Amino acid sequence: MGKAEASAWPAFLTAHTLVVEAIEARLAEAGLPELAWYDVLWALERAPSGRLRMHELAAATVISRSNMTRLIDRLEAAGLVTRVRECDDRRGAYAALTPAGRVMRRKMWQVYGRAIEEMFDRHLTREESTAMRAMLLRIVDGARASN
Amino acid sequence: MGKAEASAWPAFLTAHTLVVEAIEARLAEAGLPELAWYDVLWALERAPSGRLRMHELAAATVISRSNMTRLIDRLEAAGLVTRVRECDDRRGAYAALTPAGRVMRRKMWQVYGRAIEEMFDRHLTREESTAMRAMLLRIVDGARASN
DNA sequence: TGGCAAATATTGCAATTGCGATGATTGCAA
DNA sequence: TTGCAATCATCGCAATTGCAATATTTGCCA
Repeated sequence: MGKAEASAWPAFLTAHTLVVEAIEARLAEAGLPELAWYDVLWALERAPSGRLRMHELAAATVISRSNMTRLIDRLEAAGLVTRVRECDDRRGAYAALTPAGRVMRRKMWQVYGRAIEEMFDRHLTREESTAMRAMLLRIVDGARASN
Repeated sequence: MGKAEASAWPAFLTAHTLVVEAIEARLAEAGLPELAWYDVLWALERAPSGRLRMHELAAATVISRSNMTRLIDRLEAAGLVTRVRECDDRRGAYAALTPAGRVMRRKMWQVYGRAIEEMFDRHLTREESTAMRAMLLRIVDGARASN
């Protein structure tokens, strides 16, 4: 037997910090922007129209709305995204991917994808990967359900 | 069959954000400090002497040194920790737990521990928990090895 | 021994974040 | 229709972070 209690939580926290830091370091040393930019670019690229309302983007990326406003400010200043106010609901605004945004996303993925493989997936068998994904999705669903 | 590629990474990131945000929210609504404070208090409580050098604390908690300096500033201002400069190596300083710090750690655990159970462990069987922990520890070791 | 590189903790500064308003617009319901 | 609550995006401000110095002390080795 031994310890019945061995939560994965502490390891989860540590793994997150270490791997995210390592990924950010790789992006930085390649002269590329931070992870949050990738999330936005990727969310927009997945959107059929290549554009998303600010609050949709916030929901899709798990970033708060006020931070999304300012994140898009920076992405826009970098020419990776455009704000579009032509919109049925005149309160709202779209963020739309530019061609430069698509190029950047691809460049980031070259580094990011490799890093995920080398620092995360590399340590898991295919079955473990599948199992972990299933567990984490349950946790995500639970968290979303309890708001 | 099906998709050979189904990395757990995206779910990992999302689960981390959602669960950590939820835990922080619970701590805040209980009038308790943020998670980082718990990490420091807990690291100190585990230390046999109840005190640790700044850089040990930084390593134990995965917080950068400069941020640790200022985090301890705040903990000290709150009376949960004391800085001790009596030390063989006169460059260094200890952070030492105060009685109030022990009390606070215990109070935080009442909320934090429950939250971990309800938002994380609750969704895993004992076997899954063990398996996930093993996987994550491999990832942690890998990240530490590659510095 | 003397000098020099490494380590320790801290600080300054700019950038980012979190949280609570704010202004504008919409939808609903009386 | 009119009023009112809810929604959308943004902004202000204080707090936190990240990164690159800095000052001090130590250990090494020539």
